[in-house]
Amino acid sequence: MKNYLRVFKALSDKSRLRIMKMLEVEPMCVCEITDVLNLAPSTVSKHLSLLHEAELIEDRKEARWVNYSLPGKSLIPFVSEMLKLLRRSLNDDPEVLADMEKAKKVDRVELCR
Amino acid sequence: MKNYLRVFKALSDKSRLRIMKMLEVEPMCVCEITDVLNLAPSTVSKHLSLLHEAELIEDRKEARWVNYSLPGKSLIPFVSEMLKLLRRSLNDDPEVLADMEKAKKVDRVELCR
DNA sequence: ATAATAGTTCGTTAATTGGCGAAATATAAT
DNA sequence: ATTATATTTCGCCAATTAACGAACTATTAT
Repeated sequence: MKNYLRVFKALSDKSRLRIMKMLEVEPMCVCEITDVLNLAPSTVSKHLSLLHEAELIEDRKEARWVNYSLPGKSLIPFVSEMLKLLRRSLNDDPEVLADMEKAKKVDRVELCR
Repeated sequence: MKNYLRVFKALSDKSRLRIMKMLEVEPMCVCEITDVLNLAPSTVSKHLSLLHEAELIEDRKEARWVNYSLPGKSLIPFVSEMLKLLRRSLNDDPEVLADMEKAKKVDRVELCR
């Protein structure tokens, strides 16, 4: 039960839903997500850790950044189903579309200097 | 986006998840659900209204009770998918199983006297 | 008509949560 | 080695939320 609640809670916040949809475009670091959402880095970091605890995203240190991404294959069936459902959802939401566009263009090297 | 958040928020509470699984057994009135969850009627009523706003349940006045039930067929694809996923989930959770057992046995006429 | 009953609404309180900035950490560049 | 940078952790504040009981509504039974 606890695990299910973790997943639902993780997904019941606007910023976190936006992150999930952004990551469909490509893996992103905290500063890129911060730029798209226009929130403080500490806030974004917290959101990411909640999504991570629910096993909805993976993180991977690369060079000087931490890349967050959707799990290749999720181990937990429920999470895996939820990820599939999410992928099919919100695809015509204007805000999500704008985020996805911005996510495509954002450049971490330029951004983080 | 707002509708999606409503659904996720509705499902990110333990009592409400328990209600959703209980209703798989059979339609139930507020006093029956109150009995199973051991909460105040006003609290249960609030939970039901949140689930209803998310279109995750239906209500129907019958005799002196209001029967709450899972929607026969949901109009909104996302909600419909979520209901299907829920039905496949939590089926070996001890608390959920106990609730379902209790839901089967509860008798509103005896209960509400 | 009156009383009883099922359910809802409202106001209050305690707990949880989202946001921030400051400080800490860890890694990479010089 | 030292500095710079990306991210996380912590403490605080404001907003949201779950819970309750009391008061209200609507319906049913007497």
